[in-house]
Amino acid sequence: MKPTIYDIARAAGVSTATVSKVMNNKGKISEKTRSKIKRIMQEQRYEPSVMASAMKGKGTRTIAFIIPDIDNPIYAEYLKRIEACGHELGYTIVMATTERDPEKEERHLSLLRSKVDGYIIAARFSNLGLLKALIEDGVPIALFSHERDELSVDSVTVDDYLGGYRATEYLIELGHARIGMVGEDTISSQERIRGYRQALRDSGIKTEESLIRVGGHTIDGAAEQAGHLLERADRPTAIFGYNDICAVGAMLAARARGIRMPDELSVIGFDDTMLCHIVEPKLSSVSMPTQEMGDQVVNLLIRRIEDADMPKQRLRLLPELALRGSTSRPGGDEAIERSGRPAGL
Amino acid sequence: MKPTIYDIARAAGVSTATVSKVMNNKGKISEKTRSKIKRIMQEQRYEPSVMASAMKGKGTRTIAFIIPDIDNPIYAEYLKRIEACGHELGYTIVMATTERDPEKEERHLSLLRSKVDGYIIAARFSNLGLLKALIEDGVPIALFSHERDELSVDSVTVDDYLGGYRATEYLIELGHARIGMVGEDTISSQERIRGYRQALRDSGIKTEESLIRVGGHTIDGAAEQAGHLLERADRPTAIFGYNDICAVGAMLAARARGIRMPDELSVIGFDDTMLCHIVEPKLSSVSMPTQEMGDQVVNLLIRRIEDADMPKQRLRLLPELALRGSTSRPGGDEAIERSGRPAGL
DNA sequence: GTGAAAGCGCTAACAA
DNA sequence: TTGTTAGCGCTTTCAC
Repeated sequence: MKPTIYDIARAAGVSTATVSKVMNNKGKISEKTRSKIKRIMQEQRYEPSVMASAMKGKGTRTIAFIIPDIDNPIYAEYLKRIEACGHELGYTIVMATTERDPEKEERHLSLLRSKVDGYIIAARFSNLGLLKALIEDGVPIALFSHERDELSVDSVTVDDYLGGYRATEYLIELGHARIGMVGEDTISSQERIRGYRQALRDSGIKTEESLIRVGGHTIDGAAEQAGHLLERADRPTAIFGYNDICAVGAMLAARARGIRMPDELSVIGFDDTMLCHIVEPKLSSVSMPTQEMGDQVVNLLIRRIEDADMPKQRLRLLPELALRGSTSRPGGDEAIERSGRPAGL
Repeated sequence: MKPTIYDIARAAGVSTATVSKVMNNKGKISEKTRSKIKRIMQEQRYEPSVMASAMKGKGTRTIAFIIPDIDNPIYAEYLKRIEACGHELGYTIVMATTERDPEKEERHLSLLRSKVDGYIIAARFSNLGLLKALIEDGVPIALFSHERDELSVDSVTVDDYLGGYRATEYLIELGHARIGMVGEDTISSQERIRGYRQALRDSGIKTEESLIRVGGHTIDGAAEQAGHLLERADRPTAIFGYNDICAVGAMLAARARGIRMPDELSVIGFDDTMLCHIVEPKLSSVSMPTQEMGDQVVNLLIRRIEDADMPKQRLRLLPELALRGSTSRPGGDEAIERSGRPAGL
């Protein structure tokens, strides 16, 4: 059997209180007893029961990370960072996917309610009421990679608007005027599209609504939407994908139609995931500080767990362009290739 | 505050024992009290504390899923399945990555020890002793996607040997005789290489050890290893990658050297992940029943949790070839393209 | 059918 | 510096 605090106490000839104090570095314990107890804990390979201490109000030292799905590699990347950072601080991470299904949102939340100390929520909840109720109950929550203007809640995001703006602006600088957009029906997509619109406007280009296609959240779905754009007689010379999935979908659509990239079509994505490196040509993308975001949200949530009264905050990190071979001037571009524009800029 | 069983009992004018019985559908309770209690639980949005019932020996209804890293999309895919299946059965999944670091293996195991009812382990443990100790302690464990011949433990895997054999055999059938292999230093890689060797032997082709390169577990690492193969004057006409990561690495290496695929080089991977669909040409791969594997391992582990005495078992599922554009006869192949060989075969 | 009471492993006053 | 004790929220005999 797994030893309990009683076994340790008995073996050491002390009370459980003393053992508890040693474990938690609390109170005053003589060096002699302390080391003796520690030794015995080692010997018996004692591990305190998180359950029991959780019941005493110490929390479960577990955080839930809720995402829409894990098919998009960006979520795997986030998960990786959040897990690493959480573990470092002694927290376990449990992941749950909503698959954009309101029932799952609810089931996960309630299933996890007594198992976790707080939630990091990266999935847009269709049922806003659920979120509101939790917040009112004082459950620690941090929104991640998307905000909710109407909610008083901590959040860590990348500035989607700015990312959309800069990606579009860059395409315009290259000389593109007909720029398509393939998006999704999410909050951050709307923001990126807003940035796209503004960049066009600022350059005096009229936004053509039919160049904005909103589809599913799969590569195939994006390919289909991009296909509509590429079938047009006045097809765009560049496409901005809401994320790398959308952008890769656009690339597949172009490839299927024998449209060469970047000469005949420039494509830029968002998220700067591994996908960028394996497609041909390599995909330019808007890059965000994934690691920083993950670390920040974990720290923020843990602080919130420990201090419910801490002032709420929204942290918005700024994205950068990561330029690669999928973007060039319309009609092709050797100049930029030769000038060796740094990839990280 | 969150209501407890006492609040419900008081509101219903019964004892906590009665409430408990209603929750667990135990004992004999009159329909009247039962429905009354249920109604009150609804009203108060009562949710039993997993912690408290876990302390009474009912388990935490949580399963740990341990993987080496999440950079390889196959693990995200597994996680997805395991999460879905686990949730269906009322279990929460916590994920932890070892990053092949013995210290992390140990830390995760002990950090999770009192939080979970059992472990699904997909990461090769460098510290076999840890695993052995857990098994001896009777902790429910299921190995996943790799086996340990020397351990008496449940496992669910794909038949790596067969997969390696069939991939190689297929390349041979296409007419390749110089077939390189890019592997990793893992148990399943060794098995796949063993299959590769046997297939060559069975066709009377002498295995050339220098055609087998074992590198890291990243795309870049694989590209480097493949590079060594491709730099040779007598470079192979086909490369079998231990997994899709390795295969994609090989493709990048080929592309960087201007080697055309599949005409000048055929490449086949293993795992049949999303990567296969976004590279150009699309990557042939060895496909495994991911969903089935995930479902099986979850069910197996849960049965083990509920019945420690259930006979141990190894379940090995068989892989299939998923053929796409990255493989052809040496020198190019229109015949097969035209014959429209089914992709799933 | 229902309830009283003990106890799971731990922590935090409060005593000693 | 160390121990006693009273729970945390739940389940489970065993009485009634």
